[in-house]
Amino acid sequence: MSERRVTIRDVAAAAGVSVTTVSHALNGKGSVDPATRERVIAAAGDLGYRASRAARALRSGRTGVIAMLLPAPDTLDAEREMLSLDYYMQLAMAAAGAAFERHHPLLLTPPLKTVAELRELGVDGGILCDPGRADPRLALFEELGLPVVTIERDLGRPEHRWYVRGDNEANTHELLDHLADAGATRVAMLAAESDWAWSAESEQAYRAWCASRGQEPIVEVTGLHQLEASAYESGGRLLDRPQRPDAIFALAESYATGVVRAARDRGLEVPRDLLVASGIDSQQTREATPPITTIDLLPQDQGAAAARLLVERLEGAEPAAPVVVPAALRIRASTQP
Amino acid sequence: MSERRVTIRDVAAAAGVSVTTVSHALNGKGSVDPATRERVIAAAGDLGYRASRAARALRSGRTGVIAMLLPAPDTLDAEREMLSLDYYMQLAMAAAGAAFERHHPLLLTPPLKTVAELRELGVDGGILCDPGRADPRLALFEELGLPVVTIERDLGRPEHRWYVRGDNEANTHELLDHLADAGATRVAMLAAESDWAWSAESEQAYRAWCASRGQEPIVEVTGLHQLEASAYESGGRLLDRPQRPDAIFALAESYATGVVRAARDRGLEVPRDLLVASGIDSQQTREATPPITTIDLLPQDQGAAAARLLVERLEGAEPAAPVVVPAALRIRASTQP
DNA sequence: TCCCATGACCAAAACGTTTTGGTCTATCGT
DNA sequence: ACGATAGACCAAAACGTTTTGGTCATGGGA
Repeated sequence: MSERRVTIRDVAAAAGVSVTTVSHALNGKGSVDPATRERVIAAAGDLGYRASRAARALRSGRTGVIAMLLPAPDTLDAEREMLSLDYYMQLAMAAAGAAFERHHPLLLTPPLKTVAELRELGVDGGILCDPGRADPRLALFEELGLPVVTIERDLGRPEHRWYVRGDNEANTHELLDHLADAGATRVAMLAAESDWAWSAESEQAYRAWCASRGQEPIVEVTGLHQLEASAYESGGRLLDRPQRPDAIFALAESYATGVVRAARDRGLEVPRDLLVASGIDSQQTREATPPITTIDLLPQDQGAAAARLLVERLEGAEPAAPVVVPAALRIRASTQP
Repeated sequence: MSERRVTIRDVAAAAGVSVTTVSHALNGKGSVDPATRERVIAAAGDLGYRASRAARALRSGRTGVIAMLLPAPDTLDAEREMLSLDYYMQLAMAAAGAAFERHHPLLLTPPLKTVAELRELGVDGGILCDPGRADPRLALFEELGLPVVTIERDLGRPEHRWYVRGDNEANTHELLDHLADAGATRVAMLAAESDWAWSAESEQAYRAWCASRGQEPIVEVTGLHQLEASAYESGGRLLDRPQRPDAIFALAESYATGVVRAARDRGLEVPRDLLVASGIDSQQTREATPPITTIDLLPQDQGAAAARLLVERLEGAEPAAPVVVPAALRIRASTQP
């Protein structure tokens, strides 16, 4: 009836050693005879022993728990419009899976403002997605001496090298080359008004690509709220130029659909009269009419990589960082005339 | 330098009582003089005391942590296609926020298979989203005696009354009435092939509505993978009927866009020749061309309600359940001829 | 031979709570 | 006036680890 918990004492008894030795053997801490260690590990396995997270946390101060911080808009209303929820969901689930495999649960963390809030969470470290320039949340962690891995860099923190990122330059180049191959001669960009590395680097890569081709960059910066509507407008401005672009690289997913609508309203057909591609993949771009070519950043890979990186740090290893996660170009009808 | 933690002992000293009394006063457990309780609470406040989660967990066996279980598809590939990621993201974030406010962190939990995995998580309870019929994950929690709140009921568990749900019958009726008001006389439904309560109840409500109007129900069941493509096909079948429907209630978000495409391919214009509405709201329906009328289930409210319900149970209250969360009908161009 | 590392091991303390099992005083019913 | 009951309080045990500060051989260098 009474399913008593298997404690370290039970393991010690089974292996015929002290609890100290069990602890050392299992955590690779002190010095224990290899044979003894084997015996302890076997005994622990037989009994199905798992150290109590609470006891461990109490004594050592480490909980093993990881905080996941998604981009925190100021208002919830803004969130609705702004986030590529699709992308972050994939990211979060993948990170949770990878962390859990390594016995580190992942906390979904609401926007944090103060050190007290962070302290109360009782986490050992955090994954911070798309930090703004000199993101205050990063500072919060540092204040408590907790390790952080960011997904994409913090542009205001060049010294912080613990991050996972997409190869935004290469991805952008590849996409733009694809557009050129498909016949585009005047490629414009719908960039985002943000201080995220992803956004800044993508825009910069676009400009570099233009320069390398002796082409003049055509950039419209688009707002972060009311994504589709903003893109409809700024995309429309691009299309109304005397020298109309024949391809548009719309950074966000909703930008792309906004541009397609603007084109359609002007009697332009995608991809016949205009090629459209997006810098991020989602159900929206996959299922749009026509389906839209995108850079799939593989959020599953990014999330898993970030979790791995953080866990390795937590466990005392010195993993190589930063990590660059390759993306996949998803070529769809919107760029195939 | 040494920022020593404020412990219960410090509070006891400050209030001039024993640690037992502090514990009792703060947790409302034993019997303490109201004046003393005040004094203790004041002292704790002054010192900024927060009970150590680890210590509490160790002694009492309760961690205060909540597990969040999203619908677990068998393969990750299926997930990509199937989930309304948007909706679940909102749900999860809202639940995390509401739980955190009440000092209960929320764990994002990967698909669980065994009791051992669940035990290792060390949670006090769980929120289970969209359980399938007799969902095995619900059983996992029960096996450990942990409370669960589901979002939408488990159709195979009528006795389990701890759930939060949308008023699917009323929502569906309201939406269908709106279609009728907009001039529809033959409303068809694109239902989903699933054993979720949301899906089953919505379909049933549709049939009931038809019956109450003496109208024959027209239902096409659509697959859960390749949502948009499946809906394009089954929606097309509806449109190719000799007696073509003049409105389609497409349950899932991607069903609606699929139907719109099928209509467009047949030279039908939405909303002129066909009204289209969806049972779930998302960025996709908001930004579609034309924007699609939907039932916004208000996942923020559902998530927060579920978290509240579970937390109240965890804290020993006997909250009223089940909870019905009202939805909002989002009327958009797709149903305004 | 003696001394000093070093390796293998262990008993006990410590982490910060909650819970158990009390003591003591005041009040109530008879 | 007496025992019983309830209220207010407390000391100590308990939760299951990790860490501290050892002991005791064993072997190598002087």
